[in-house]
Amino acid sequence: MAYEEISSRNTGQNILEIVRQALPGLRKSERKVANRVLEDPNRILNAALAEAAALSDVSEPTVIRFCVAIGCSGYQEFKLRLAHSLALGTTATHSVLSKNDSTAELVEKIFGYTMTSLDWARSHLDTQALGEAIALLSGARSIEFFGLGASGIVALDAQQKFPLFGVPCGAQADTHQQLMTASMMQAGDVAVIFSNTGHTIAMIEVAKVAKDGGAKVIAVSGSRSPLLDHCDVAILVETLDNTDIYTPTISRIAALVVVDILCSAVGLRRDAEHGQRFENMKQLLRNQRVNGPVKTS
Amino acid sequence: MAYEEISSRNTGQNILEIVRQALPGLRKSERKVANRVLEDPNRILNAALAEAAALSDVSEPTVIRFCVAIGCSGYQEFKLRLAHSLALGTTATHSVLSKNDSTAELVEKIFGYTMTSLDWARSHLDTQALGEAIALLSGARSIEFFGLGASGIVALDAQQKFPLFGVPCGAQADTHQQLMTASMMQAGDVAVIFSNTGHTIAMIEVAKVAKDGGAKVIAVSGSRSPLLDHCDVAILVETLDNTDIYTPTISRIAALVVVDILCSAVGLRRDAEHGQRFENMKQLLRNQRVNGPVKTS
DNA sequence: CTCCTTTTTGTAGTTAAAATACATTTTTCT
DNA sequence: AGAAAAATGTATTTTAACTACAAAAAGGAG
Repeated sequence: MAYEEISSRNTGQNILEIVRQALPGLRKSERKVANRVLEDPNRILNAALAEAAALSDVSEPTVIRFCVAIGCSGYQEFKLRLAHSLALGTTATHSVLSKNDSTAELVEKIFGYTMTSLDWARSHLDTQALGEAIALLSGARSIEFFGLGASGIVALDAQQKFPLFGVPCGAQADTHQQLMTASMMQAGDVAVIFSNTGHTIAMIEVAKVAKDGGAKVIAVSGSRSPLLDHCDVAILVETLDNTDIYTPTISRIAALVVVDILCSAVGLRRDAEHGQRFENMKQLLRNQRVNGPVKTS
Repeated sequence: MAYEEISSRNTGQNILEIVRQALPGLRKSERKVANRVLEDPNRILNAALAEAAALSDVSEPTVIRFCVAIGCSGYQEFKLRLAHSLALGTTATHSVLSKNDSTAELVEKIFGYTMTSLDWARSHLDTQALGEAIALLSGARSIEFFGLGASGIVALDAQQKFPLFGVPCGAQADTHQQLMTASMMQAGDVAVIFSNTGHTIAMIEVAKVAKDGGAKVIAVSGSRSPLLDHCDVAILVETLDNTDIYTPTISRIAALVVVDILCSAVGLRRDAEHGQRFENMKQLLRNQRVNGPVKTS
């Protein structure tokens, strides 16, 4: 049996998206099935072959032909892939926001799109580069985070987390201060530069200056770009491309997850050493609150 | 260690988690199946009943009894639920971070945990409250965002996005300025307060002051809390609870997605009016970059 | 400790679902 | 309009999932 081939299934993209794209190339009856699937995927997910055929008003073999046409080995595999895609939420197809969308639809679309993109980012992340970054950060005497605009938010987030694990670090907001800080960096320091485009001139300057001073430079970028030429380690965080207005959020969120990974990894290495210090800090925060369940802000 | 607590919360969600919990109550042979599933869920996902039985070294009916024991109607339903869970990433079981984890394992665990939590947040979001918030924000003359610590990052993010759609807004970082800003608010203004705990005293004060001045107050909080008593609309963003070190990230990310939804919804309403202005802004940003593909930062 | 009861597990058979081979209908092009 | 090609449905085969029952193992009382 071809179980080996089937297992590569996971690397595929969203099946509903595939169905939508294949739609024009399908035969008339197959298209009936496709439309049914796009219309109410959950219904199909819980239906057996016979029921799916009845719902689409075609014969059973047609449904199977449809499955084969979109690249599945059969109805069973199709259902498995459908289950995978539905877990991640509605597709990019459905994620085109419309003025007529209800609130519930917006929630579904944006969450779905976010999760699908995260799934994509996960499968495209360069583990090795990440490992190198972790090694650099773990050994750093101090860390500086740089970013502008949306990426500035990510930098701030990183700057807020890393001190918890005993790494002194900072993040500057404006470009002048960033350049000043970068020029003060030296061997043993690590600069982490966030730039989704990787084309922002100010960030490239920062990378050059920091590197000249002897510091190591890590770039977290959305695509292969000029910035990477001036960095020691490049972490590419690819997200689903989308030229739409609402896009930037997802690259930001993916970057935050990457920061989380970096931070956790570095934290794990330093855990034993700084665990107690962290507990003390947590206690201080608690005193800032009225009585109630204790959680982290 | 890290994500241990998830298990109790996650009941009914992730099938692998359910399997892990049911483990002690299972019969000896059923436990063999359970272990096989936990060990290599992807293998089982691509296996037929007969193969699953062979892999676990038990008979086919035993596998079915196992499925029934953990609450599925049969093997088919089990596989569907497994596909769903695997799509969201590795389970909470596997998400307990360990010092021995490879980088790839960390990536898998943290992405998986993030996605599972987003799935949870999505299904627990109060659509109606969200709708009310959108209505308030759409009609606002100006908006102020408030938050401290991790929630401060969320506030900044919101403050960065909303102007794109023509809503004047601000976000203050320190508590004194926050109170000052809040005290200047009046009817027609909207205050959005981010506080994961909802117990932070400074934020409750801000809510009171803003409301007294006649402004509408929207709270985005992780749980039912004192803060909500002083707000007009409460958006609860529930995430998988976890008192551990790494928790704040997920509540932050879930909150960012909610901000995205609010912003998109408000944007859609104002789109026709401000579409051109947005394009102009985008062009300005482009000039800040060296030549290369055009994207948003 | 041995025989009986209860629980657990496997064997064999049944049912149902999915895939295939083939026939019929529809379309298209000369 | 008629033949070739394509598309779709019918009938059959194959395969997988589920069920009934019997054997084996575990537990308990005499």
